[in-house]
Amino acid sequence: MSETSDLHEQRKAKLEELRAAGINPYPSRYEVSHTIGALTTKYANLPGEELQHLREPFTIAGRLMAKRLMGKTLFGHLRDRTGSLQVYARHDTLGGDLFQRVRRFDVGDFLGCAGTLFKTRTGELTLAVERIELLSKTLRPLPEKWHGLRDVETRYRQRYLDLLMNPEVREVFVKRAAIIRAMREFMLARDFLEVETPMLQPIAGGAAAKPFVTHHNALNRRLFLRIAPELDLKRLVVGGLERVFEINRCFRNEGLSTEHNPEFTTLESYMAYADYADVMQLTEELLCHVAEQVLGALQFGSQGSNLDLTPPWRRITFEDALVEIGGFARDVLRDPARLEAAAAAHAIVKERGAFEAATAHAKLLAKVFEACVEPRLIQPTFVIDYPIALCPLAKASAANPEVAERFELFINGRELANAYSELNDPLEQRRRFVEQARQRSAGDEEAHAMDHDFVRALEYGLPPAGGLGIGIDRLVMLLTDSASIRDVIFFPQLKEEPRLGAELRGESAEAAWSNSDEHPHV
RNA sequence: GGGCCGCUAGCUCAGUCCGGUAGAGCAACGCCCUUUUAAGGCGUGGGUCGAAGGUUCGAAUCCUUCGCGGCUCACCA
Repeated sequence: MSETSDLHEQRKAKLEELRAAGINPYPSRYEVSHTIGALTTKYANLPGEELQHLREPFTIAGRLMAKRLMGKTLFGHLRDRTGSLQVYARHDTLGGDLFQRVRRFDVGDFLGCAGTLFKTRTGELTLAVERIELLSKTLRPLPEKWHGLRDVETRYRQRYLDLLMNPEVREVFVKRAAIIRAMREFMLARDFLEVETPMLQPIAGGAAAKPFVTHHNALNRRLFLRIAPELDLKRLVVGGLERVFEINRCFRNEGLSTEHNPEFTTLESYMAYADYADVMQLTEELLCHVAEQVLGALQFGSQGSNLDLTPPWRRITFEDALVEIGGFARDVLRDPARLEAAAAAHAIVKERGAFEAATAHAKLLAKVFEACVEPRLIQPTFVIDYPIALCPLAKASAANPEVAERFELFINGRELANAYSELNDPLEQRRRFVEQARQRSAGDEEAHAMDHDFVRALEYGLPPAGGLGIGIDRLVMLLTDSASIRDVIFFPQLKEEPRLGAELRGESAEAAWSNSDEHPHV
């Protein structure tokens, strides 16, 4: 063995040894007879004597996660996607050469093992290895077996190690998949059609947000990554797809935080002949279905709160919430000057920009709401009837044209869903777009962009419809008790890792930074 | 962008207040050990202390700037 202490070099030397012995360290396939989970569920409870009568051969494959060399025997644990099983190799069974090779396998290597089952003195189901093969040689050591991988930065940058070493991380993502599956099943059962609409849009509409910009070479056209699928989904409803939903990504070119990732996943749905009250019903039923499927309960803890999703959920108007929960007097809320003073007392400042008086007032109300009401909405609460100026795509209430038929759902102090009765009056929609365009040209980068085709589509007729958007990442955070959105997204967006290329090439950091193939985009 | 905290061996961490030869456990390497399981025993190697400057006889430690990350405030749905 080489004398070097560099673990990476040591393993490369082992790799060469194997090749020199005529062994392919990266073979193509391995025939597996059982998953480890199948073996343990079937045989872990059988007494040892009965295991000895089993004549069928057991063949398993997995990653070596622990290795205990004991004289002329070796114990290890092999892990596959379904579980982990102890394997036991003996010098007298395998023969000298093979045993020598086996004892030099590293934790992390993928192995295929065939043999018989037995139980050790401590009663652990174990595979007595008769044949063993290397399936993939690792060149880097895994993080430590006992403490695992703790460094948060490494966990996010090298999620594969996080998944490998921290079982609870795997659980979160398994649960994420279960949540999405439950949502999909629920929507399909309600006769919604699952659709996919473009990620690349010529006009980034459907929400108030800054988009990512890109360019299509062949079309020589500027395109945006979508900030919402809303307008395309409503076009589909115009086209007669009366119930549609999409589970997919949105992109917003804004700040990052524990609740914001530049790309995030939403469920968005549209239901013809329904209004926002129907959608509230739908939302309640959907989230209860998900909680029951995934957690098996409507009560659960998350981030220190005990939450109860048992319907019906509280419904409160935007203004009542500001009065009852925010503690503001109703006449203060309705008077722009007094509201501004009250907001200033909470260190809330009015947004800059040339807004119409009603819009400026509504925007300030929204900020006050966010600061003084939102964090206090712990149990599921539908906040309804938002100022119309905040909702350029929502239908005004028949009873009160000042407010939109809109709700947002809050659980544990976070916005989880947003929905409204869709505005389907094309002329009114055009007026709203014109006002947004005016704000846009006055400097509001997040005002909605005019979308002439969308108005044209409405002119062909959109049935009354209730739309819904649910932030799936935040829902997953809620149901997995995660503090940060980065814990529920496999590869959260981070700054470029310094010196990575240098490490892999053995170059200096300076050389890495100046090496142009590191940055093909510049 | 502001504030606070972190960055030391492959991993997990001491050492920083109060400057004086860079440590431990796991992992690795060698030897012993044929039912172990954080196996055990004996031995060995392993570090640009995130980077660059500065102060000092002397810096992981003090100062400055920068990088990356976390939390938080601001901004932002």
